[in-house]
Amino acid sequence: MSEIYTSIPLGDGSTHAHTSTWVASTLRQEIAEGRLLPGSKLSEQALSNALGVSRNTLREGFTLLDSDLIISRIPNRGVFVASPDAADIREIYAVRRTIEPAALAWGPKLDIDELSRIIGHARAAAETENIALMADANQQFHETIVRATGSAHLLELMSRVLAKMRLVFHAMSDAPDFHSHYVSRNGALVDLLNTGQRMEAADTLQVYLNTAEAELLEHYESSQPR
Amino acid sequence: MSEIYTSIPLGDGSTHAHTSTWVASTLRQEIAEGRLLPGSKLSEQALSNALGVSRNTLREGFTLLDSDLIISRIPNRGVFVASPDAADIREIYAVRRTIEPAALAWGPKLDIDELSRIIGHARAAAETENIALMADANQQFHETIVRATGSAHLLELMSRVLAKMRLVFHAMSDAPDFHSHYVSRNGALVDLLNTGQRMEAADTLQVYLNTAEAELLEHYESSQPR
DNA sequence: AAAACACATATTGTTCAACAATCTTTCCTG
DNA sequence: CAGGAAAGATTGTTGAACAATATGTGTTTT
Repeated sequence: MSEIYTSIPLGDGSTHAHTSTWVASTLRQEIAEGRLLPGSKLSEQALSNALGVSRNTLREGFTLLDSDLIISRIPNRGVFVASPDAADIREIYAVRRTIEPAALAWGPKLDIDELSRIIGHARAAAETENIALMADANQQFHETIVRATGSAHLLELMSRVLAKMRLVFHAMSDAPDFHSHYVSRNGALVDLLNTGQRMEAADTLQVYLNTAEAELLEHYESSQPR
Repeated sequence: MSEIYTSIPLGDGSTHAHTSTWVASTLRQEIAEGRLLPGSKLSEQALSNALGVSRNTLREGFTLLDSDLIISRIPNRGVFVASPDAADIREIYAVRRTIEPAALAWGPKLDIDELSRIIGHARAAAETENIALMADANQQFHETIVRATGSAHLLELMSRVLAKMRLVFHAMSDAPDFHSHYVSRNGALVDLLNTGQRMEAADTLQVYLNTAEAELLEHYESSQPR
């Protein structure tokens, strides 16, 4: 069990600009790429040893990550990699259902060409059945949508939410291939946008998000019987 | 200059559940109520003394506040109460223009009665020309709108944004009375909602937000000549 | 054998003191 | 008066220590 930590590459001897920031981004990456699975406990002593930083600095890193939604901190119990439940899935989609259609409908900086480009990559990934690439493209697609709002804070919230989405998929490793559905749906959105039907695109995206939420919830409930 | 800190009430001797959390919320309150003005430097030594906590714990509190947008942390320079500039105002309104109209148009938990109630309080405050109460009512009004999305994260982002809005007003203490305008505008919104015209309310709110942003920016530019 | 309790152990929460790294101020020199 | 070096102050980070809380173990009790 403690072997988990040995896989974490230590930082080189050089001094990092902000150690706590470096700690946070390192852990973020470990979690995003599935090397630290949902539910894992992040022991302070073990981690501070593995990363070569003091417990105090590690705790600052934890505090930074806490707002990232990907860890859950339980007082006097410790820090764990978040393992999203049904409520989290609903929360994620409540956020997305608000921000993304609004960005499509009213965002002042909508970049349809960039969206088309991403669709192209997604289609290529779909042909070779490369799920990881499709997931990346999907994430980029939705980040680009949010970028239309012109708000850095909304973009940040969106990447946090999408990071948590990845945890959902890591926790449901037996999930069917949702991503290939997304490719064609995203393509239909771009078609609507290309003909200037932004409001219709917003409505359609809402339908898509509702569908995706229902699909995920169904799979979660069935794979997580109580 | 150091007298600023003496005004901060110390915590009682009792142990706080999470000291860093307590530190953060204490500072948040001090800033929100204008006892710590934009631009003030928050010295680690002075503050840790005044609050009766160690520098380490204070730093954890800083890290918590950092995601609240109301402080700015400059590496090796220190922590300052944020003093919003034109870009911040634009960012605030980019967020609000996205979230709030979406909440009005599509939010599944829109509570029109609660909005009417808040309008009542705002009108009462307007009659007695109590600006603080009007500001409070305005904040509640817009938080209630966002609550319609059903998302705790969006609500949290909104309160952060509104907290930063308060800093804008603190920084422009010579600002004219914007709030009384808001009261009647919010009233018009509720009228639209009461007749079931949610989309029209969303559009109207967007116009209002654009107007308010322009007013604030104009006042900022003129009062902050370079 | 199962449940309940007490004790020992491990982990987290917080403080303190120290030092390195960086910024700020002062003062000296040209 | 400008430029720059030295002194001073502040932040960034560490390690050790201790209190508070949670976990685990073993014994007793029924």
